[in-house]
Order: sequence, then C-alpha cells, then structure tokens
Amino acid sequence: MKSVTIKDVAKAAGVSYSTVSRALSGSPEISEETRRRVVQLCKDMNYTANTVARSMVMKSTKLLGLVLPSINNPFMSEMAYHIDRQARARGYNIILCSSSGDPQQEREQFELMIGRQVDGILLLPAMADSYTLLQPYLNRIPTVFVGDNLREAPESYVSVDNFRGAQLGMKYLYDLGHRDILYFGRRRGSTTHQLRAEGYADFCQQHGLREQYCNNMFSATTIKYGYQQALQLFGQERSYTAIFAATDTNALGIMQAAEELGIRIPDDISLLGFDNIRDSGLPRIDLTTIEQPKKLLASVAVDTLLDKITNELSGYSHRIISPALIERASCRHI
Amino acid sequence: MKSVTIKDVAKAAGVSYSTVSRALSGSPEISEETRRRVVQLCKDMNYTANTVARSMVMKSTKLLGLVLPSINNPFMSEMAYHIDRQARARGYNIILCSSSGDPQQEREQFELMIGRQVDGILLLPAMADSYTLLQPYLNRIPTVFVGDNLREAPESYVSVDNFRGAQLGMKYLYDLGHRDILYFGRRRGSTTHQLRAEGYADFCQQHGLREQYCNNMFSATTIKYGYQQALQLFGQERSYTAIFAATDTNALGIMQAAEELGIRIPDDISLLGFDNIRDSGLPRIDLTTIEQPKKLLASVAVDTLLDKITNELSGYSHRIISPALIERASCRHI
DNA sequence: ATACTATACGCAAACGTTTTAACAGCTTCG
DNA sequence: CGAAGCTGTTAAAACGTTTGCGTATAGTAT
Repeated sequence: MKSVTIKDVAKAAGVSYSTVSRALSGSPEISEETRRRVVQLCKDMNYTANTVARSMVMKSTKLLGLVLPSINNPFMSEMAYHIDRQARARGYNIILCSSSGDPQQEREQFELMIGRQVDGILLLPAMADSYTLLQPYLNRIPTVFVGDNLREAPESYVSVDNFRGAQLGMKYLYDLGHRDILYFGRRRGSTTHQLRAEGYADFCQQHGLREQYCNNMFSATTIKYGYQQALQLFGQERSYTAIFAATDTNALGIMQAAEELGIRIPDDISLLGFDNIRDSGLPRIDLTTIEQPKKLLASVAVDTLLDKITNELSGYSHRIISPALIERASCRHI
Repeated sequence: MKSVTIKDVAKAAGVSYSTVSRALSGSPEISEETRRRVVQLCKDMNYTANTVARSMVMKSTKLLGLVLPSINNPFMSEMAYHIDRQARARGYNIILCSSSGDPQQEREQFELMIGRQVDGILLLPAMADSYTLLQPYLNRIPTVFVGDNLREAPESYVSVDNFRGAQLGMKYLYDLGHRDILYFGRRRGSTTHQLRAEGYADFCQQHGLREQYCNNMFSATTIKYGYQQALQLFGQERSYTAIFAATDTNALGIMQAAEELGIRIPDDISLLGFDNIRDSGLPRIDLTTIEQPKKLLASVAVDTLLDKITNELSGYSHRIISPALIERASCRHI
C-alpha cells in the first residue's frame, strides 16, 4: 500500500517537486501550461498530498480535539454533530475524545491531543473543577469551554444563560398557576447546574415561593438516576404541583417512575425539563423544556476557537446564548 | 506557543536526541541511569512527543477514520461510542467523518482520510451502492464495512444477521397470534433493508401469510418519514393487526401518527421495531424491537480492522452477528 | 599485553511536504 | 551593448521524530 508522493509526480512530469507543490497550491509564479500538465498528471497517478508531512512544515494539522463526557448521550451527540459540521465547513476535522465525565481523563486527553498537535480543543467539561486540573495545559493549546460557564475564570467559553433559563422555566410554571415547585437534580461540581439551581432559588425568593429540593447534591445527569430518585421521591407525600428537572434526561427518568406508579403527567404533576434533547420531542414523551440552542452554541464555539487560533489571541471571550422555552405537553394549568 | 522538542531536552540533558528518543521508547541499549535522568527531565520540561513527526517516520498515525451518515442519530452515536472506546483501548484515535448519507460525500471523506494517512477506515455505509463508488479506494486503505452486508462483495464487513432478525420478529408476532402483518419501510438501495424485507417475505411464504407493504420503495430511516407515511397508511382501511417497522426510527414515527389519530398501541395494533435504539427503551415508548448488539458489532469491527492493518492482510472476512428480540410493551397477543 | 565482545551513546539518513533564496534565460531600458 | 528587471524553475533547508550503523569505552578472555 505504498502511496505515490510528490516526488513520483515530479519525476513523471520532468520537473522539480517544488514545482508540483506550487502547481497544486495555486501559486502565481508558475506558467499556466506546466500547472495544467502537472495537475492532470496528479489526477492520473491518483496522487493525494500527505497531510501529515504538510502539517510538519505548516505547523498546523487542521485538526480540532473534541473532548466530551460521552458521545452516547443525546445532548452531546447533537452538539458533536453541529460542531463537526461547522468545523468541516472551515476546513478542520474533529478527533473524538471521550472523558467519561472524569477530569482525570480529560487531562489525559489534553496530553494526547497536544502530542497530536491539534490546532485547538473544544471542551464540553465534565465538572466545574475541570478547569483547575486543566489549567497547566491552557496556555499550551487554544481551548474553548463549551456548554459550561467558568464564572470568573480567564478562559474562553460559550454557554447558554443557565440562570435565565431557569428563571424562564419558573416564570412559565408560575404563570400556569403553580406555587409549589420542586427542583429536581441539584448538583455540586458543575457550574451549569449551580446556575440553574440559583435561577430557581432566585425566582422563589422574588415571588415568595418555598424552595424544595431533592436532597442529594451529587446527582447524575442520566435517565437512570432520574428514575431511581423519582421512585423514592414519589414514595413520600407530595408537597408540590410541578417538578422542574435540571436536565431532560432526569425528566425522562421521572416520567418513567411516574408511569409505573400511575401518576399522570401533566394531570397529576407538571414536569419541566432543561436542554431539549431530541428524545423530548418524541411522540408520547412531549416534554416541555428549556432549549439550549445547540446549533448556535456549536457554531459560536467553533468560530471562537478558530478565531483564537488564527489570530493567536491570548485574551479570552465569554459568549452567553439566550435560552428559549419549548412548550409541549408535560405542563398544564393548575 | 512554541512547544519543547526532543532537541531541547537533549541539549538540557547533555545527550544526543537519539538517546532521548531511546530513553522514552524503552529501548534496551541505554543505561538505566541516563534513562531515569532523561525521563525526569522530560517531565520537568513538559515535553510531549510530537506525534505528527513520529507518524512520518513510523508510517502510521494511529488514527482511524469513522465515516457515517450522521452522528446525530441514536444508532450511529451509540455505535460511535463503542467504536471509540474499543479503538482507544488499542491505542488508536478516531476522526469523525460525516457523509450525510451521501455516497458522493463518502467518497470525499475517503479522499480526505487517505490524505491524512489514517491507518484504516470504519465505514457505516449509507447505501448499497456505496461499495461501487468507493471501490477504487479500497485497495489504497484498509476498510471495514460495518452494519451493512455487502453480500458477495470481496470486502470485509461486520453486520447483524438482518435476515434472521426479521424472521425472529415475524415468529414472535406469529406466535402472538398475528396473521396479517404489514412490513413498513421497505427500502431500495440498502442491503441491510433488503435483507430484512426478504426475511419478512420468506417467513410469509413459509407460513402462508399475505405479504403487505407500504408501496414506497425509497423510504428514509427517520422519525419524520415514519410519521408522514403512517398518517397516510392509517387513512386507508386496515388489513393488518401488526406492523413490523424496518427501523426503530420509523416505528417512533408510526407511534406518533397513531397517537394523534387515537389508534392505541398495542391495543389496536401491535408494533415491532428493529435496531433497539436508546429511545425505544424510554418509559412511554417501550417499543418491542430486534436488537443489534452494538457493542459487540463495534468491537468486532475495530478488531477486524486492526487485524487487517497490523497483519497487512489482503483478504477479507465476513462477520455476522446474531440479533435478539427485546420484548417490551408495543406488541400484544391477539 | 592483546584481541575480542558488550555496552552505551552519537551521527546522520529518512519520512513527504512547503518555502526561501538562488539562478538561468528573457526582455526592457538607458 | 551592458545593467536591470521579470519569469519560471530548481536546489536546499526545515519541520521533529526513529533507527541503522559506527564508535569509544570498559570489561573479559586468551
């Protein structure tokens, strides 16, 4: 499987290999005739330039590392989809790097990707403390945090306005007449989730509502966790008419638990999610939720990163995207 | 962002850079003492070997191209997840390549990946004729087709036994008492779907059942298509008690249409899917379906490819995986 | 003491590009 | 007619590794 190199083409064309290189790169200092001849020959010989060799001299691989907890997660895979599209439109390819939601693995992936000389890294961080562990690498490789706010850290990030998103949801439930709303899935270790919880708490204080939570502070953002926790929750007396779930995945789990216990949604309890993952729009699910504009998020993230790369910016930028409420069938007037 | 090279380390250690290289690669022809000294220095200086340069001389990038229709698709993203895990466990990274289900784009991705010198390609093909368009590349780069049977093509593939899967589903419905079963989503241009339809047809013939289809031969494997087509289907008189959908996505669409028209599943119609995507296990969906063992599929695919790469095998292998029936709540006894 | 072997290390080539500088062959101008 | 300026091309360096080969030093056998 020996591939044909620029030298082979040069020899066949009877020119030096610098001429071949110039013919292909569209350099002006070459006669139109030789160019045509060389280009034709490249086609005939099935010549494909070796990107690796080019990367060496150009000091750019046109590769971006995408490190995320798991591609097998509706939110992540949708983000990956849009990121890949945007990156490709701008001439970059994506290397997939799973972190399993473990900061330690994130670190390993950074190490690997730096070795691979990727031009930059898009990080969908696992935890709030991702930042501290990753800090030593951040001046070695352009990085953009996406989907999570770093609060006051001097690094670029792109994120939805989680605080406002939570308030948006609360206002919706409030306007529907709900006064007893439980927040499900409060979570330590993630700025995103802290902000959502703060949005909830703030709204409660503004409107004199009682704050109600599931006690666990170390919840997981999975269907399974939502299911198990909800089963327990529903075992106790209900002091709320609506549940605001921290993520759609949690909401899906709650839905399952409710189904099994004969609790009807939205008739008995209203349920509101956050993220608008694909599944939430499914026929019988029909979950009302707060949308994260994933396509926009992705495209801003890629643009921010490429900007950082091409202009060698050393500063940082914070981009906050507006959330939106997607009204479906899981909430109703009280 | 100038990174430290092997030369910098060598200079600092007062040795030649071949010595540094050997110290890191664990070569035996070096004293234990210098090794320790050099390795320590590498750490202190934050030295990370340049994989690109290494790739040049080693003629191996430890990269695999994963070309698939869209990562934003439950089946695909789950496959990608398992493939990535398996590849990483064996020291390879994955480059994401979306083809949008378009053979032309598959071709482009092959071209790109060959330029990037990936060690091999895992292809989740879009169409049956992917093969013909890609053929010129297949002797330039080790490739494994996954998820789709190529029938008699002399190329390696890994796939579930779609024919048997369809028969498995039919037997299940048959045993439930169904005698009028409609096959939904027959599809030209994909061997996978042809085989499923053949499994259905064969079973019908064996058991004297009438074959019933939706007429369209160019269906799409999306929820939306399932929904639209089902709406039309349900407008006509029903001559069946069960629907066997070619994919879970189609089944989800059918479910939605049924929901809207007040047709109850499984009370009025039984519904059987194929693929067992994540969504099918969701609480209110609970779709009975034929499972494609994705993890196994992925791991066999990666192993097959790496085998081909490391042993420079020029032959091909066909691996067929057994499907299984996942019984949930969308089918019932008649 | 000599010859040989083993050990630890350095030198330099090679991988396939891009690009800078040099240069040969023209034309143009003073 | 000589200097200068274009134009199209070549030669060579550079990118950061790995590795085959050569070699100095030390150790061992004769």
